[in-house]
Amino acid sequence: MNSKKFFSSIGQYIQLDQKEKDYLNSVLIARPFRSGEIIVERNEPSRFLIFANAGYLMTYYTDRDGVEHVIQFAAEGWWAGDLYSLSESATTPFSTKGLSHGEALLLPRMAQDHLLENFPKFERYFRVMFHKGLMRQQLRYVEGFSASAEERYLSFIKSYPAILKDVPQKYIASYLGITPEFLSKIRKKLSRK
Amino acid sequence: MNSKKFFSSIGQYIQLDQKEKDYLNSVLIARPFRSGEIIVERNEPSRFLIFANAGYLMTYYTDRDGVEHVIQFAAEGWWAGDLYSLSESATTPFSTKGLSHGEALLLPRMAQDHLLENFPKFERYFRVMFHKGLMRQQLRYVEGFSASAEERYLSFIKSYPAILKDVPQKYIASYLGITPEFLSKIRKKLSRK
DNA sequence: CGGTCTCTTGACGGAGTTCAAAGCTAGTGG
DNA sequence: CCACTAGCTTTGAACTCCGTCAAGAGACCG
Repeated sequence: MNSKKFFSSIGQYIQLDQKEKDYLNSVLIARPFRSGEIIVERNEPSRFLIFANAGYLMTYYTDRDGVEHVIQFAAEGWWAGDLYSLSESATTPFSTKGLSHGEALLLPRMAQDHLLENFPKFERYFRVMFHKGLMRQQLRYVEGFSASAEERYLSFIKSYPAILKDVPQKYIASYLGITPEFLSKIRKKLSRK
Repeated sequence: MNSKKFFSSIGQYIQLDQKEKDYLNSVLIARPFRSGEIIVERNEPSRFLIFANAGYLMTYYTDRDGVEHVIQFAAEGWWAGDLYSLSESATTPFSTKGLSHGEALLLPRMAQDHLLENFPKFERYFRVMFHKGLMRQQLRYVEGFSASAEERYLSFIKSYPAILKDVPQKYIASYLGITPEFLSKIRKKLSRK
């Protein structure tokens, strides 16, 4: 297992020493996946934080009508959006699946607890990550009501050009909160310009 | 200044000793407010975390068209939703204002830094708060696209009955992502049942 | 009481959905 | 390496939820 990307991602926020890296290497689980493969299914025990070590992942919510709503994409070097393994909740309401061939690194719940108890810098790491994530999510929420679908799509293109190329449009539509049909119409309109 | 509610709110997640309480008492700033009074304005330096010690607060975003979108209400014993003072960002995009007579407690940015440096349990405290907040915000986001305005209103009534009674409807509409007019029509329809 | 802000009501318009069908692409097996 | 198929994307027509605008009714505060 190559955890280089994992360490460098965490290293952006805290300095890891060798002991911590050794510990992480001893608990991380490599989980290869293929496109469409479900890694964690909703209502299952929430046992892992999921890191995209190679390829693309998405975390999504399935509503009463069976429609999938994308919470977050995860490209190489990002955490997936399902955070329930760090809560008291026994199960997660979200599913996480592969959008390409790739490899996830799974950080088991027990290892999360161990990290937070024994390496206090991980409290800081997750505090900063969740803080950033929450601020981002607040703005995304407001954008969902104050900007039109077309504006949100343009904003998405700017922010995530890589994902745009590698992810089916229907999931981008889902991320933006619109139907695939309407995204197609937006794209047609934009291409005429 | 009576910081009893403040300590008991934090005490739900971490145990405070006297030294920490003394420090907090020495840095917290009492800030009385009246209904409609702005406590922090958008684009101002983000200098405080804001705790509602008495009364109601709301944190909101003002879009290009001047429309206010409520990010979060804060009743007695809650933090307001503006978290920018904990980031590198110099200013905040959100405003926070009073919805009643009341008193806010302001925790200055320097004190936040001091707490995190010298009392590591505050790393844990904020980690847990942001984690919960982020999970809540993720679900709220999905609900915004998968549920109708009427369903969201019913869900709001269940979750926040106290706020419902004390806050003008136009702000509840804003929180739900709809216009005051449409909320009024929803309420009329529901009352006929 | 008078004025201002909030809530209600109704007519109309538009952004986005739904449904159905056809074209396109990519992964799979022979 | 080609052919098949399943899923993805596009297109169009009808529809719906919610917004906009405007006007009136109520509520609160000095």
